[in-house]
Amino acid sequence: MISKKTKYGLQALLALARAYGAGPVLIADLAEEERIPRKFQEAILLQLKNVGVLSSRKGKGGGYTLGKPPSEISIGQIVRILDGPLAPVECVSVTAYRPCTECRDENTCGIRLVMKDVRDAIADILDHTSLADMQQRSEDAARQQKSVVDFQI
Amino acid sequence: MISKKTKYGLQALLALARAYGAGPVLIADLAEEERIPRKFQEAILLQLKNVGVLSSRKGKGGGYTLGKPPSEISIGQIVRILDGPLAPVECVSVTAYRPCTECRDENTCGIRLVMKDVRDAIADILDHTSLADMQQRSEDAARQQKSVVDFQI
DNA sequence: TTATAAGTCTATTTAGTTGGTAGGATAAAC
DNA sequence: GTTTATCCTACCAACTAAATAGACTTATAA
Repeated sequence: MISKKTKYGLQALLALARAYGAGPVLIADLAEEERIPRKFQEAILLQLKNVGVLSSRKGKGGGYTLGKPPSEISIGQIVRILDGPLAPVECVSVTAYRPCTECRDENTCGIRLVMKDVRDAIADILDHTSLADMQQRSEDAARQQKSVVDFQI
Repeated sequence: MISKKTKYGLQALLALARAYGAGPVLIADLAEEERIPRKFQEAILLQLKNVGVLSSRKGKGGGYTLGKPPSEISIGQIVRILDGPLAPVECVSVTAYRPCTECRDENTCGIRLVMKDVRDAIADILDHTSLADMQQRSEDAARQQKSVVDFQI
């Protein structure tokens, strides 16, 4: 399970992606629009800013904007920042590998072999999906839903 | 990340799979062989017994055995018992669905659509891998490793 | 039938994480 | 220099994970 922090973060990023190119967005507006506790939101955005995913401006007319285009921000990257490694066990993590303390031989550990497949499957999806892709899928789903409703009318 | 509990549980099950058909195994032996804290191990085995994955006999000559053949115990089942749902968010869980509190329309939520893919990918692997499969992969890896070493000699 | 070898159960401890809040410091714009 | 915003540090409550302690129950063999 991903944490609320990550979920809130993705929600905020999605909102910022929609506003991309239209100037900075205030924390307060973002929090209200996405129904996220304000101060918690603040901490999340700050963390994303400190690693360069977001940029911000203080003072009047300030706020947050994406640090790069939505198509260049991958979901995998965001989840790793806010939630830690994707791998289900550390001994198969690419970004945070640590040897297994219990098992005798990592190369032949059955648990490890299976969990490596899981890690690869997760990473394959999340690292090849960008904020822009996510937006696109959401819009596609909305269009399809609408067409069904139209048909019913 | 899966919990230590789940990891320990899988280790113990793998050991019990190797001993399948050869009578019960003692908690104490299992704990020592797999380097798992004894009392913690005990609690894990008990939980697996209470859902029918394991069976046990008390008294002299007692111990734990698998409740069914290794080929009929899936890793997905075990992870769900010890670690909870596989899904990264509750709103895409098959076994523990709960609606999303923040998002306005689940059907068009981009986060949900992507996380559903992730859930399906994880479940696809873990529900189609049995203890026996895991054992097999481990043995295959061992054989391959050995042949490389032989070649070098 | 009794000693004892085993699993069963309840409770507790400790440490760490998650989710969230408070309030002042700092910077930019007007 | 005042207003408007982010930035930063610290804090707290609730929960979960990991592990341990110890008394209790039951089954078996001698």
